[in-house]
Amino acid sequence: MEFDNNVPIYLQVIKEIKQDLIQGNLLLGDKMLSTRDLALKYQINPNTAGRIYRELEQEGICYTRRGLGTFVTDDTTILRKIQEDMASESIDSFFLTMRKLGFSKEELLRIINDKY
Amino acid sequence: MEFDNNVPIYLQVIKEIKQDLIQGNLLLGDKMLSTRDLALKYQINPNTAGRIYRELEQEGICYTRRGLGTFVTDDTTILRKIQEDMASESIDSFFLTMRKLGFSKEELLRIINDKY
Amino acid sequence: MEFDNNVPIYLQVIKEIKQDLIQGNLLLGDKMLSTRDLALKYQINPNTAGRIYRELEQEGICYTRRGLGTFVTDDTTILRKIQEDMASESIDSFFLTMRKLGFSKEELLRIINDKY
Amino acid sequence: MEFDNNVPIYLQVIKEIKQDLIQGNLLLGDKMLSTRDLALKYQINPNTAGRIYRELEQEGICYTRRGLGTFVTDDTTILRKIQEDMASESIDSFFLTMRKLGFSKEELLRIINDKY
DNA sequence: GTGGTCTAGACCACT
DNA sequence: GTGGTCTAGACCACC
Repeated sequence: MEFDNNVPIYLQVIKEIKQDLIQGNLLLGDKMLSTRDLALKYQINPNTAGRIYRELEQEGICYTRRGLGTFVTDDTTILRKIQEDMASESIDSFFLTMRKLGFSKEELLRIINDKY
Repeated sequence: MEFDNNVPIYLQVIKEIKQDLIQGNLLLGDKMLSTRDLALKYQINPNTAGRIYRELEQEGICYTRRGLGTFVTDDTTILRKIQEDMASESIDSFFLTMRKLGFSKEELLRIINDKY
Repeated sequence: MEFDNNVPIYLQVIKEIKQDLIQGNLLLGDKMLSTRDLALKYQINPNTAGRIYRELEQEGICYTRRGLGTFVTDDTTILRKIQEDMASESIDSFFLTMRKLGFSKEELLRIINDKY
Repeated sequence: MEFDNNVPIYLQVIKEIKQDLIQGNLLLGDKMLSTRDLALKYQINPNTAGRIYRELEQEGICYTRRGLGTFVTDDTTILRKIQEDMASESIDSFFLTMRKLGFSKEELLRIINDKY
């Protein structure tokens, strides 16, 4: 994975993991990668991997069992919440930018029809 | 203006200035704010303001006349270039995110119709 | 090192580093001095050292790994490019000056034979 | 005339004027341009033009007569001195750079034969 | 007044 | 320890 040098790596990986959840690559209750393996997968430092799980835990997305590892929460509402948060943030910032760039609704509809 | 703490200030102001260009708040050939005034406007340090102009100059968006100030370039192609760059970046990242979040083309079209 | 007061320090150090590359004091892929050590070596401020690496990075001469340091690029074409750029600039400005000072080709050849 | 943004303008104009002397565009005893006209000729600020004459005066290259203007000195030794100074500086810095870039005497002779 | 450079010192993300 | 950003404040060349 290529990182955007202008955004903290841990935020970029967190986004990636959330998307894995939405896409079903990661299921409720699943055991997650060890911080060590997460570090290997993304070629990042183990400390950074640790931070990622710490942040996800704080958002209620995962929890840690001593000696067992880190697991995705069982909370069935969390998926929907993540998706809504990410989608609305993505949509809002997209709309804001495109509006500032002077794109009309028709142009946007056309672009999506053409490119998506 | 409020800054997103996760993105360097100078990049956020650069984006803002580019949008001012697109929106016509800043015209080709215009004298831009002095670095000191730019610093005042965005409540940033004059050095940071200087860096902003340095980066914009390097992108060919403005040029500097010693002792006179910084001016928007006269290059008429630059506007289009900026707009295309910013739009395609915005569109690409939006599409990527929405696809990963599982949105279909129809859903996107509906969202834009409803909310934009 | 002694700096020419009429030329920005960062440009003089950049020139020095490029020459180190040409002379093989610095090899492709090498880890470069940390900004702090570069600052010590040239008795300059760490910020100035940072700027030097930023400019070199932009010229494609080095790249940065977060938390690891700055490294000379692996691009094998860069050496030749740097050498050609520096040489042609040096030659052009030399020829221009000497011509304006009234030196003929024969005089230049004799000077080089005698002094180089 | 195009200025190198990294060197003070007044130094660049001084060099130009010295070369005019060497080339005979400006003769011993000649009345020089008024600061105002010098400013016009080089598209610089009158204050900068004033500084240029001040520096040249300090080097003994010209002198000022109140109400009459600025004149090239009559000192016949000055021409030779200027030429030698500029030539030796140009040669020294050229040799230094080319040596650092790894050019041999033969390569230099060939380049001069080809290009000068 | 204008931007450019430089120093000093701080905080931060990442290794 | 690594570079990146930011602030604060200074000096300079040029207008």
